[in-house]
Amino acid sequence: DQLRPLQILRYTDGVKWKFLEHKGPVFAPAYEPIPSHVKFYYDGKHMKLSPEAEEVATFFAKMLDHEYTTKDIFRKNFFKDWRKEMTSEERAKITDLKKCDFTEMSEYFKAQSEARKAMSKEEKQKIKEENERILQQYGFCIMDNHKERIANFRIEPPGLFRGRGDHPKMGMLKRRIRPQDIIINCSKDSKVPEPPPGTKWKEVRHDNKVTWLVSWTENIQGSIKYIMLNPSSRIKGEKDWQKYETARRLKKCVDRIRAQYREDWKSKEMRIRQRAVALYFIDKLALRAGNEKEEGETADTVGCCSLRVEHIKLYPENEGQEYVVEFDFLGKDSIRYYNRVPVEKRVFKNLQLFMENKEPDDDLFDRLNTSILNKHLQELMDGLTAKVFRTYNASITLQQQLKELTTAEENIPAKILSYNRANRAVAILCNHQRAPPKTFEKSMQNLQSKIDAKRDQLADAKRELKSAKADAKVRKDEKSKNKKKAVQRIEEQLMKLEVQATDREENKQIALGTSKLNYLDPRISVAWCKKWGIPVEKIYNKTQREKFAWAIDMAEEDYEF
DNA sequence: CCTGCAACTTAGGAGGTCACGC
DNA sequence: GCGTGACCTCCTAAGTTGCAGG
Repeated sequence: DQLRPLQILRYTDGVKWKFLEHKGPVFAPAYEPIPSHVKFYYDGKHMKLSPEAEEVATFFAKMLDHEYTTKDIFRKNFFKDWRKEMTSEERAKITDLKKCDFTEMSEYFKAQSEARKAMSKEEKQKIKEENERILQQYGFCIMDNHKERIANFRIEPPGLFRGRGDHPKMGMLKRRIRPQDIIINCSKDSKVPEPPPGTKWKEVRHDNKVTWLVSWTENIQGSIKYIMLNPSSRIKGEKDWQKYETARRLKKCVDRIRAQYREDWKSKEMRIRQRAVALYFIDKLALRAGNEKEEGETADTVGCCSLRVEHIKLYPENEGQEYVVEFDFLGKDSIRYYNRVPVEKRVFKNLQLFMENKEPDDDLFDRLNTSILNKHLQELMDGLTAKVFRTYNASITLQQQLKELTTAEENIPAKILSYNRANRAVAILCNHQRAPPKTFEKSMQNLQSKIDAKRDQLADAKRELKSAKADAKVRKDEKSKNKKKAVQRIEEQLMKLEVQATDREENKQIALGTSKLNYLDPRISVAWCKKWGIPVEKIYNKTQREKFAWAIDMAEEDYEF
């Protein structure tokens, strides 16, 4: 039974569906020109812009409060693209971004957003109903006898591109997507979606070897964007299940693979040593594969195979430990990875060797790339790739941590703290970080004062209990019984608050969601809930329960990853 | 082998929503 | 009822992987 996901892929020859029908995408609303009293000034003088130039100007105006509109690259890219949208007269006149005054536009949009917030209940309700109507009309499709939810049926609206980190293309104009940019994918025997009146699709195709419904090419990187199904859909769920089954197969042979790469550290071939050390990092530190990236097209980030000499430092001895490697680099989304880890002597010596006679910006693994590595992994196990190690190590860590941290005596809040701590161990392993919430310090203080107040309350209650007991002398009366109950109740409340404070403090810069959604076999969590009588709702919200419906159905309390 | 493309998964942030305590 | 903050949803960028074609 557990082999089913594999069989689906193997025996159906890449066919993803037999029938697919949908209504096509929802386009971004057309540009609404701003009222004429909202003015744009160039060099102090009012200037009426053409609608095309005005629209792009509003994109900038909406971002005026963001720090990145002060960045040179952002301004340069924006200005270049904006000028392309201007009439030749505008282009002749507007030659310096510094002389552009967008403040009235910016104020106008702020006022609009305030007005939206201040809308009456009825108006808000109306908008909600309209959204619901659109969702019902466009948010679902029929795939093989099932009505399935579509993930992103709205086309991305135009605006200014803001990549993550130090992105060379920040500020560029992301253009509006029109029906003639859209490729529709559906089955031949379905009702083909209608393009908006007076327009045509770029293409309608019937490719049942892919899962997407709609695609278009985006103008910043020239990559293709897709509309696909929601994670709750059959097609995504089966794929997810299969991912965890592959990770479980790795569990069965990971010892052999580890023994192999340790052996390969001694190889006389440089490429094999490099491959073996890289694999060790991927396994031990859950690093990503690290594809090469085109310079100047994206932010300068790396993964394992693309590490450069400048990203690691070697310490023969550090704080009482031998053979310490310090990693410091920007990974996916320009999130910093910083870690100091003791490694085996052989790894350390190999790293010294790889770094010999190299410049800081040279590749650490110059004989290796992700394609070589994945080909090797494929030979070690069917379906094995670099990212399977992340899934495997994340899931096995959760399982181990849950076993270690959960104790039978704990109450439910304490058990959930244990769960969160196990989840946190995984998030730390995978380096899933978040910016500390803007209100973190304040909300922490508020919680602390609640705790203080609760402590005072407890002290009072204890005092009252004592005097009640003294009053009652010999026989235990009703009053002291009640006081005792009050003390217990307050103690419980205090404990709950303290647990909450600990949990929040430990979670300051850690994001749990990513691992929960993408790396942790949900059956581990479901089994844990069953074993300890925790309602699964305490662990997964509604969306998550929909995504993991397959696991909730499947896993019993004795499930082992 | 290398390059580029296509398809799909993984990612953090913004902003909306809703529950909870006062 | 009201304000606050935690949680959730949406958004879309940024990865990984496999494959085709030279």
